[in-house]
Amino acid sequence: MSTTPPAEPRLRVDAQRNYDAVLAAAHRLFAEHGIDVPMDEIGREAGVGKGTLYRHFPTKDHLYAAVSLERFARLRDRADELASQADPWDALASWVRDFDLSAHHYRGLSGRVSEGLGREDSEVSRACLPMRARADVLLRRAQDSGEMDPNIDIKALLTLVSSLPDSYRDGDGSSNLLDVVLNGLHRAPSPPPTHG
Amino acid sequence: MSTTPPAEPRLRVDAQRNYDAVLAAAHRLFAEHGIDVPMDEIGREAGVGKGTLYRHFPTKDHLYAAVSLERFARLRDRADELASQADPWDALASWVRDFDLSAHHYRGLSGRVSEGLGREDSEVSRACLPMRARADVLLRRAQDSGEMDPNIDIKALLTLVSSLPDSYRDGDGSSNLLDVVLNGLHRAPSPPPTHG
DNA sequence: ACCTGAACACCGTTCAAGT
DNA sequence: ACCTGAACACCGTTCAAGT
Repeated sequence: MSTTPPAEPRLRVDAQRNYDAVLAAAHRLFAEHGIDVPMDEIGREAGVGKGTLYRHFPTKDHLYAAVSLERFARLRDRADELASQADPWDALASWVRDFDLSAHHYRGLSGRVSEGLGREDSEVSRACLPMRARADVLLRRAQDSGEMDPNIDIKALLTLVSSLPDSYRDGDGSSNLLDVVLNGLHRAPSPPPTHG
Repeated sequence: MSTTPPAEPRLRVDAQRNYDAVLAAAHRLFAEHGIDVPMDEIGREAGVGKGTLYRHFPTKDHLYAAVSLERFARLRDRADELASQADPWDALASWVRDFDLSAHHYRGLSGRVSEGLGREDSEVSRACLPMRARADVLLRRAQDSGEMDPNIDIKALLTLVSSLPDSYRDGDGSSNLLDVVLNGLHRAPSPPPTHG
């Protein structure tokens, strides 16, 4: 369950140290100032030059994807856990709440996630993939149970939730507007067939 | 029902002509390329220098608000019309659909509207105000009827709807995701009181 | 193989100089 | 009173030169 970078060819020790320093700096600055902090500052905070910064993260989107990887991995595992929960709708709803919290972890991030999901070739889309596949299982199970709107697919669901505004969150970070969305997806369970 | 600029002190003829040219150019370029076209290009298309451009629209947000004014005025009138419709929920839902269509009129615009609503002192907020007051009437009527979630106010409603992603729209421009939101706000009408 | 920092491109905004 | 365009600030990204 290590959450360090991709498996890729191993990096030289100094390169690995720089990679880690940049990622840590990004986490720190994103947490404090939101994701709009300039790349410049991230490089400075990490103590590396621009060349190094862009060697490891060729674009700011790469950095967004990188700081999301751990969270997405946790959500992937969480989906697997919830897959064995009795009530399919409750399982999905729980997961969606977790995803919403996670997507808004840094101010401004969820908008990028939403936008990234729109481009299948984006870094964020790639980073989402394993999580998305597991969440899809939860989604289909909820739809098969009849308790969930059948007209929405996993990509639309993730896009919708991550497009919710950063405002309208309680102290604990949960969104009031998310309740509207979840309620809108919920369906009254149909009674079991009784014709035989 | 004229929809030309604010009432403000009258402009010199050449100034008025430039104002109109900039606004028309903005409409044209926003329609074709979305709202991210550079101010530069808008000025060039309008045939005015940067000084003129920024004299009339001190900030790009001013331009966003200005190109939205007519649409907001129409939505204000539409709310007044719908206020006399029999079913309070249907009236509100109709208006919200119109608002959604309007907010997404130019690619990228609705995100700015959503963001602008978050700052009460923004140009967009100011431009919205009359429309927002009339829509509030529809909202409260729907809530009083019991057919609508009582936990959402007009600002939250507008923010939520305008935060919906630009994607997931049919040919006619209507959003599939909006249906989820509307459904989430809807409540089964409570039966009329029958105790006396 | 990896690093640094100067340089470039782009875009919103300002301002000195004109009429 | 209003206009123009050069100049500035900011930020993402590239690249020549170093080790």
